[in-house]
Amino acid sequence: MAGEIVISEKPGDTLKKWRNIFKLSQKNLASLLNVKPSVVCDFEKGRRASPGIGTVRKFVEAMVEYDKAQGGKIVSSMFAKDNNNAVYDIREFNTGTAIDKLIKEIDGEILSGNGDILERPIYGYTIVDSLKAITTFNVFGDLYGWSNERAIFFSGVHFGRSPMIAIRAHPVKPRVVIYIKPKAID
Amino acid sequence: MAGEIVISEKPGDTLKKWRNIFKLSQKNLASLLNVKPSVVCDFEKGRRASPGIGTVRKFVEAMVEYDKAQGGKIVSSMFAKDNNNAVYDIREFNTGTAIDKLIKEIDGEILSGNGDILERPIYGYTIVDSLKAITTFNVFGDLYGWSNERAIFFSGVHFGRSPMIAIRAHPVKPRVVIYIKPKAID
DNA sequence: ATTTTAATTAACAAATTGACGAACTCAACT
DNA sequence: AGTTGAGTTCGTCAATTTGTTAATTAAAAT
Repeated sequence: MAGEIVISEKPGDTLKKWRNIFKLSQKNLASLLNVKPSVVCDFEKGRRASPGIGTVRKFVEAMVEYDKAQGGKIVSSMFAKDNNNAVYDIREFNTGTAIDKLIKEIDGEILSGNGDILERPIYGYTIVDSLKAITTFNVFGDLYGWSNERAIFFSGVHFGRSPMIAIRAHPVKPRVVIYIKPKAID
Repeated sequence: MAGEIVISEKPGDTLKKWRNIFKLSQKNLASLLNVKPSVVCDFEKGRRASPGIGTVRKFVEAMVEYDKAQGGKIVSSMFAKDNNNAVYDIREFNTGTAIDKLIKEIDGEILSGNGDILERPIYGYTIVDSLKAITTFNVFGDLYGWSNERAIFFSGVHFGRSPMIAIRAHPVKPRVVIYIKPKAID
């Protein structure tokens, strides 16, 4: 979302697109941001060629917060097209936790990766029902949270290869992949 | 990358992190951006707390361009690439061809999709060795050509589900997926 | 012990943003 | 015909960014 706005050729259009996705009027969004509606319009219409990232952040956060207050319908629909969500849990940390520390904490076993890699800090995790994630349409739509420096837990791994295929195919990689009680891994 | 910088609590730190990933000095990056090194430092140190998205875009693009000029090592490592390519052939059309027409032309059988969807024009195709694509690290890195309005052919489909998992997981979708003589599809 | 090289800090001019308010369009409802 | 609601345009202005030069620190290399 934030990245899309930054990279977009017409950030204003992208901003507007998201406002519409969240079903907010300019007036409405403006009040969430504590600014006048004309400000929102100016940004959407591209009067400012290069808004600051602070502004973008405010916009994004306001919309997400608003949605959360409404029960998080929009955001969670981004996590799964199906109502029955493949994402069990998704959470951010405010401080980094080393990977090896995390694995120890959950009584995990390291399947691959060595040295420094295991000391890298991660900043969040996502728990996924593999089968649902793969058979359902959305899969990774927005499986990632704010930070990509995170762990993805796969539960219900019956055919061990598929989750990794999904991850390989996806351009954005998590820092760690954790299988919950798999039968076998290849 | 862009999104991460925007959302990050300390955009400067994130900027620096990426500069390091691309193995660039401040001086070096500054010259790519046609600015003095102190500018780069100011951003990294947070003296400019909220850079414009234009600036962020410039930074990101400069780093990616630089990497490309060096052979694209960093970026492709993000796509988890391998040298041995699974792509047999990749081609662009200069005029659109309707999907159903294409399928007729190659004596294909429609497995899913109906109505208008089959009349949509596509502008290119990609032929992939499924097994290689999935077992190799490259997967989708540069599987897509210029246009996404294209067909992807999968040859060597032994376990029919995997290519679709890869496609589902990938944010950019082709218009058509074609299996070459599959044993079974689920 | 000196010299490079990389990074940081400060002071400053010009350009741009971020916000306001008022005037304006354009449908959609009474 | 008049009113409301949503969105647009624009003049204005303080605050910030963007970029420059120059001085300074820190570490690496000769």
